Amino acid sequence: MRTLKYAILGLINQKSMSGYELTQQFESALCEFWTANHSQIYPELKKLTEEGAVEYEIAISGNVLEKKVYSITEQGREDFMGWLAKDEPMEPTPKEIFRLRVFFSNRLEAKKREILMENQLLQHQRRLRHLKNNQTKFKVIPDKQTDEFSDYLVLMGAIMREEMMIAWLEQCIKLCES
Amino acid sequence: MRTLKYAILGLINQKSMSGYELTQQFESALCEFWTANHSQIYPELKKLTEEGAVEYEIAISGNVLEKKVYSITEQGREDFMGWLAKDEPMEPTPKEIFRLRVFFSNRLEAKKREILMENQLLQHQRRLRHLKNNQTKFKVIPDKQTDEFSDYLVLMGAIMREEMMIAWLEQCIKLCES
DNA sequence: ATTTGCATGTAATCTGTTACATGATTCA
DNA sequence: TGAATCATGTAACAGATTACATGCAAAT
Repeated sequence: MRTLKYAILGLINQKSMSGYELTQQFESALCEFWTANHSQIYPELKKLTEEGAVEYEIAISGNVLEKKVYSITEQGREDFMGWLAKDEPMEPTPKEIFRLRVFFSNRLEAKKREILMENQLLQHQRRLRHLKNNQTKFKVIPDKQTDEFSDYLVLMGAIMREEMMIAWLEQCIKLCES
Repeated sequence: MRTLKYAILGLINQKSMSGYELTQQFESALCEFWTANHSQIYPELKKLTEEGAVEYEIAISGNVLEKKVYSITEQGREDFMGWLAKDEPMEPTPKEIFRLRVFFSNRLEAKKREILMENQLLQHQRRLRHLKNNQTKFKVIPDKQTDEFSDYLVLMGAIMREEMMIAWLEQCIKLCES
């Protein structure tokens, strides 16, 4: 499905950048819904260059250190926009190991089962605090056409997801205790 | 991480079954949080047999058709229980193509953006109805120690996830329209 | 000087999907 | 007798992770 390709094209479409910067974007902006290591990104950039979807210029940091600054080509932009507009059927539910554990958790003694859930609850509470803190950076809701507005939408989505996980876990714990 | 291994062991631990039956279980019981095709299951069963985690007996359906009915070994059960009790750090957020699309959606014209979200909303509403219908099969909440209780917990989780997605999408659409 | 961060790549392995391949059984 | 389902496998490919590998730049 080449999702990595389109994630990269989308980022480079926002702003020309190097493989290193892309890696950082995956760790920050996209981390709530996509991941990729540099070991996946560099080969993909090579491939995209060969396909003519991106091109690069060499920039020098300091005296000799070279970096490749990639920008999207007209062809690449068309390809990306085609992907973006095409409305796909819903993806299969994403895999979640923790839900698998819960599915088998009746085989654990009650106390261990509770620990499993309480531990997960704590982690999601911490994450929610972190996300809500990020949200305070938005003083107002940005203009709809901007990258910041989309950013705001996905952050809102991440917050709602964490709130849902917390509500579910609390309900699970309550039912296991009663 | 061998998650497929433990998903299979967990199912066989509930009840001895064939590769074909396992495939069906993945499509029904586990479909809300894990997927696997038969082309992944059969080789894994072979590997688990070699590792001594499962063993099988040949059963005959009809006159000649052979099926391998797998059961878990003592070693396999210990391995599985170890995996189940070990509390792991939270997994990285699962990948979701749709959220990636939303992240880039400000590049679409307003109408197409709305179509993207409305279409997804419809699909999640349909899925929610389906899950709620499944929930009606539980007349009462099953006993905590049973497989049915865990089943109930993950179904509840799936419902809450769909409700969250619907609430998020409605909010996104509202913000895009205003 | 040493550590942290910038910067780019490859190799080996693991995990997962799609397609290929075969044949028996059951029900309409 | 034909279609749907039962039943088991392999092969090729795609996608992703972990480890290996190197070297410059900036800050302490």
